[in-house]
Amino acid sequence: MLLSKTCLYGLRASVLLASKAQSEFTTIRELSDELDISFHFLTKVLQLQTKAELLESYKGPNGGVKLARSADKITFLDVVVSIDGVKKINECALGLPGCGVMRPCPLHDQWAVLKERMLNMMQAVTLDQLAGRKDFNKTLFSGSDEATDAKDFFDLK
Amino acid sequence: MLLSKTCLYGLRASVLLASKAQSEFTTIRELSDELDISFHFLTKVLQLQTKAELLESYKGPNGGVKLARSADKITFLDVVVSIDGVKKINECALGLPGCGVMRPCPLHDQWAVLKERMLNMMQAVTLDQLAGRKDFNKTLFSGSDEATDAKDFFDLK
DNA sequence: GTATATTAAGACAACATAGTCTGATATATT
DNA sequence: AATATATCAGACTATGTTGTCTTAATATAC
Repeated sequence: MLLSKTCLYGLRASVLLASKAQSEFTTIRELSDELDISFHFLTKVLQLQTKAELLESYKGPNGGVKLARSADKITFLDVVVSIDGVKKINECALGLPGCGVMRPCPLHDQWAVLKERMLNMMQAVTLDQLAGRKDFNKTLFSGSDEATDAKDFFDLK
Repeated sequence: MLLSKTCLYGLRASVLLASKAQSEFTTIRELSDELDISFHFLTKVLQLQTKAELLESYKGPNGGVKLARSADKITFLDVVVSIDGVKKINECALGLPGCGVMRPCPLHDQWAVLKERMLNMMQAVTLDQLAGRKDFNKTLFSGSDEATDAKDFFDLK
């Protein structure tokens, strides 16, 4: 898996927050209920984002969390990095410690191109774009378990 | 990380095997010594590849493992699938169970394009190509720990 | 100020992945 | 046949990730 589960939780919560008014705090309990994620675990995830200054938090009644800046200024990549860190994305495809520009592994060049594309995508996509997609909520909260079909990907030609 | 550690071990062992004569068996001990991987663990990894018929094994003196077919007929993807399975590669970027063609998540389309590129790359690269790269051994066996530089990837423009 | 609502912090448990070890099985050599 | 050399199989341990729970800290409302 490219992203950790923890990271996905953070992403989903962020997108959900982006669909709400930025002026008000939303309780983590509300988020965890809507997303069906353990409250306590989500709390820890969101703390990471708060430390990274993507979220703002407030204790006490009417408290909760909200986006620290407007949703069009927070990218997919921002969230990923705040939770999984930079290293995970930036690893050698073969996991070789010595791999780098000076001493590239056999996949280095092709991998670098892919990584850049991936990062470009992650950097180009903002939370408000994700939240704006009408079909998102349907998917997000669907109980269905329609499996992705391996054939879609392996029948490449 | 995109690939499991287990998978990387299998890849590295496979590439190493591809650089040896296909007519002879190589002991797992020899491979584990050269790659600096635990012998017993590598044994289990290679068993997966043997079951997937990528490798052939032989017990007893002069036994060991070897590629089941010529190195230009085994792809990177073959090895990955034999160890990590199909599912890992084929997951939704947001980890949503309902995501699929019928009910795509907001990243589905962009993600699908990337995945296809990644799979194309993995399918296009064969073990003999990887083994043929002169600089591979240098990297593979280097004790150096030259870190990949995050700036290379995050200074996108 | 006391009660209530909320996040923060950290200990702990459950599960998955990675790694170790021991014995069984197959083959070759003598 | 006996012995040495291999992989195969499965139990066991260690580590890391994910998930749960309890307590502390902080803010509001009355």
